Amino acid sequence: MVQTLADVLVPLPLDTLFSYRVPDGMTLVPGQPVRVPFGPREAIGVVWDLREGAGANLKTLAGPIDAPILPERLRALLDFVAHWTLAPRGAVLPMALKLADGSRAETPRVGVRATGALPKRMTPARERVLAIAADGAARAKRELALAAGVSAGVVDGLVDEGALETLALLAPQSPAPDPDHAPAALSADQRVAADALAAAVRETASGVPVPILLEGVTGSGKTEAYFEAIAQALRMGGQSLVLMPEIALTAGFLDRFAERFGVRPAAWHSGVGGKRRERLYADIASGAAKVVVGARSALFLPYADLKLVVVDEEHDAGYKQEDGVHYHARDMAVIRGRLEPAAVVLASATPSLETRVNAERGRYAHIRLPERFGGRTLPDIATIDMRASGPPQGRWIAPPLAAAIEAATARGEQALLFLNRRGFAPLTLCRACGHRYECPNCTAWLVEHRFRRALVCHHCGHVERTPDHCPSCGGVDTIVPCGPGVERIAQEVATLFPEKRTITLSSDFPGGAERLRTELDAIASGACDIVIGTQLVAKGHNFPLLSVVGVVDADLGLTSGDPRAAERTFQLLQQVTGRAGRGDRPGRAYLQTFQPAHPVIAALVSGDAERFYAEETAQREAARLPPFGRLAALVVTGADKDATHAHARTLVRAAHAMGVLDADLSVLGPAEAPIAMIRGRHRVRILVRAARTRDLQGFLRDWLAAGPKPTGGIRVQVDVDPQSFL
DNA sequence: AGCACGCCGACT
DNA sequence: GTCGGCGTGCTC
Repeated sequence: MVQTLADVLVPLPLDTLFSYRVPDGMTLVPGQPVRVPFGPREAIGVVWDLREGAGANLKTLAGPIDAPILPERLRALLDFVAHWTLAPRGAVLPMALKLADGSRAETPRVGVRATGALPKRMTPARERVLAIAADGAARAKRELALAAGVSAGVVDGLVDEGALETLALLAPQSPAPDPDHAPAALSADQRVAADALAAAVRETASGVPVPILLEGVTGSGKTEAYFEAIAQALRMGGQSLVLMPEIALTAGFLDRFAERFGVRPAAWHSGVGGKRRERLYADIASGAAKVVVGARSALFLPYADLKLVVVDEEHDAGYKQEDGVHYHARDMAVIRGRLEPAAVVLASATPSLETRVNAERGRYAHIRLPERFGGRTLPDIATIDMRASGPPQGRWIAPPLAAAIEAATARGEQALLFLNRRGFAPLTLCRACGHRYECPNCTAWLVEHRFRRALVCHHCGHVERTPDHCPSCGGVDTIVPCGPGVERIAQEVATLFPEKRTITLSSDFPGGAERLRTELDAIASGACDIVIGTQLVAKGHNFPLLSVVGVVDADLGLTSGDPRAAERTFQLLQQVTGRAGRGDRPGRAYLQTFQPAHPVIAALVSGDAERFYAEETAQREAARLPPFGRLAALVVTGADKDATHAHARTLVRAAHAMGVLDADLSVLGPAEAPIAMIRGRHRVRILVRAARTRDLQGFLRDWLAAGPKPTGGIRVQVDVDPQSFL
């Protein structure tokens, strides 16, 4: 017998669709979330395909779930992401299914509204209630009673007599952003950019607009420019999505948005939970939520009519998802734009090399906003050669830098000391026997956190109390810290400038994001003289009084095995040094370095970013690294440390022998590959240049099927950077 | 991912 | 003699 069959994708790490018989009389459409019998239990899934066929030995689908249908365009995106990241489709599906906990049925709030009828007997209390309800709007029962100064019983009585009617109260719908609320006065350059972005949004009506790189330094008005693209999308009745790398740092953005559009946009991130998440999900699917600001996960929601995706700070590494399904939200945003179609705007002051190259090759349009209004005074950047003018042994702030800090603070200005390293000292050892404090889980050193009186592994999070005697030789008080962390710099600052007000900011900052924000506000208003911080202070907040920036160790990060190390360091230091001097006040930045001739350092000093990028691009091309070659990360996880490392080594050797890895292969091989402890499992991450991704996928499948599995639970994941394929 | 089935150690 | 460890395998 021929009947309707549904091929259903279940949100489990499986690649196969499961076929079910559709009961007679049940109409389903592709994208419909459904319940299906699955082994001994019931699972939820999404109809991927419907077809006619004989379903004699198939189970019968239980029925649809009352949840938004995943649009065809979104299903296409999910298929693409799965294919791209070599992840099973079922592993990608949950990213689009944020059904909160579907088990907990939503209890609709009961609202009441005037019917126009009058009660048989009028009382003063009833009059007050009806006076308020006279506008015909629906209100929550409690709210109405409260407003009228009566008990809920009066309202109930009016309902019984037909003067009020009950209805399921919809959530108080916040008004839609108004594109004409308060249009900003744009400079001529901003106007040109805004018009081009709006034109791209308009173009979605007839085709696929080219993605746009919007480049402009902080304060050049990128945000105002892309606000006009959002306004255009609003005028067309469509939705916009603004992706941000760290949603925690976006409160300022939400306010600016509200100034321009009258209301705050909807924010989607992991912190939004429960009912609010459910409602927002539904509003996104219905098209009621017009503008969504979100972290990378917001990209996979079932937008009804998405016209614009803005990826703010597109160079930010936070767009890379390194957990579960490995994807880069910036690249997937470009794909989503192509599928919707929607305009895609990649905004940054320091675009990534990949995006630069894509713009140069004409795959992206490139709009530059010239430097800030009123002439931005770029900070004057100088190096301090630590070999010649370094501080005495055991100190980290060179005399010229100390002098600059002294002078700035004496003028009532602020100084920032930047060191991208948490804790007191990166390496701790025993003076008597040389014992190194190492993490019991990883091959990483323990970092002393003097403030917390603890040794912390920055790799896996292992924490232990700082011991008072050496566990190896038993020596008492023999601990020697080696090298600086921000806490140690803070100590040195306290001795150098005892009368100055200082603060140390890192992700260890006690009190969480809330307190950090208030602290940053206080700093901006001058509550402190010297700020010591990690990369946390590199972005986000403006410090108008800051005139001197000192980079304690500009060489840090240049030597890591990451092929993007130079680019990352350049961008980070450009951001940090750029914080010196606001408006017309010139700032000064000092780079403490042992290698002043290093291309990254030289480029920062000369300010010739273009040349740096050109050289970096040429080098990457020669080395066939992204965006010119394919980089993959093999992630091997297992229960046992040594076995996992050994496994990673054989894996890379085998892949090399099979020719699925490129020539001299392993960029960061298993010998140096860091091992980390993640959720109770050891994890080795190896960067490799992949030959053909397809082959790598096939190889891994075969290898896992046939290869030895010495310890249980070893898994291999592949993370392909897709920029080079676009 | 769950949740079965399936063989080897310490307990009422 | 059982309860229970997690290794392996399946889910239309």
